[in-house]
Amino acid sequence: MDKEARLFGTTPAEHPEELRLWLRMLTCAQLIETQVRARLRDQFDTTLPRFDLMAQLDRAPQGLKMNELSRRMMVTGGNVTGITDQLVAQGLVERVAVPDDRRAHRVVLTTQGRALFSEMANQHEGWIVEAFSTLSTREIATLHRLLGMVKANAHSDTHPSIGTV
Amino acid sequence: MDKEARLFGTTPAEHPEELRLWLRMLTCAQLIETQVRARLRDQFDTTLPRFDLMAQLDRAPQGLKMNELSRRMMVTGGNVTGITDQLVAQGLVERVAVPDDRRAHRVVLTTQGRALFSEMANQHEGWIVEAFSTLSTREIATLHRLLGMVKANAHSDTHPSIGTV
DNA sequence: TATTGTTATACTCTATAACTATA
DNA sequence: TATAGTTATAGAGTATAACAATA
Repeated sequence: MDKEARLFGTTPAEHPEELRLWLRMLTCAQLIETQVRARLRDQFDTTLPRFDLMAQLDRAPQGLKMNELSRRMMVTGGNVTGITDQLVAQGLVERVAVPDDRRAHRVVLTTQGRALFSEMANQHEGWIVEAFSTLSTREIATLHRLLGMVKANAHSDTHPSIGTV
Repeated sequence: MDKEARLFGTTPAEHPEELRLWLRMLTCAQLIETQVRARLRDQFDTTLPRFDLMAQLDRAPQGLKMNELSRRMMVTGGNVTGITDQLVAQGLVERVAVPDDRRAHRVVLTTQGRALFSEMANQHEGWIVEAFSTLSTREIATLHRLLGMVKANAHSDTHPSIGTV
């Protein structure tokens, strides 16, 4: 029996369905994320933030500035510096001076980094496909659509200016 | 544009739907969890693990032993000691000696802790209901069912002995 | 010997804020 | 003044391992 089952095991009736849904979603996300983190660590000796940063760079062949990475990864600048430092030490990314602004740097994948990311992304995709392998194509589409509504609602809470009129 | 949109913004076609679904689920869970953490901190000066521990105790009026809490919260024993210490310092829970085993203690909510948890759980329920307020009753049930299939599959990965025959 | 619980330690991840260099 | 980036620090959250008391 897991956390969700236990929390609701004795008196489910008094909880609204929304609460049961939330606990289940949280359990799903945690189970998959924990698996992904463990596999990134065991198979590639890396972490989710490092993988995430490399994924951003893989989408931007010309590289990204630190503040762009910060915005896209939704973490503050100091953390991006730290994650970038680790990847630089591993030879997977490098900082390139920006000609027009001597304060700024673009971070780009090295050849080695691009090759490794390609391999990691490939594996990662397999893990995720496996995680949803019990769902049909149609069920995946339904889940995606319903979660889209949840996401839009949560975003409107986080950013009240949107959708408030 | 958020992380999900950006990661897929330029070349969506090369990603399987499973990957898009996973990013969306992760975004949803993070948005809601971040909101819950912030509100627990701002309105009740507490954290998610402390709330979680109290929730476990609220379901077990006779209290729970440390190792039971550890198992149910899915964290290791040392952490339960720390979380419990914080709640004891706040007067919300207390350690009660177990008659038959002088090594063990049960942790129980104090009267004050039970009252406060009741208030917090009430608020928390409202936040979650709000988070899913754009979904119909039927859509909530569908989401719950589909995530149940994902959860069962992830559990079978985590615990291969189950469901392998 | 095994178990209950505590203590100590370390690591990841994150935020805030002070700071440097440049714009 | 404002911005790009770094550094320093703090705190949440977690795991591991050594340990004391008891079974």
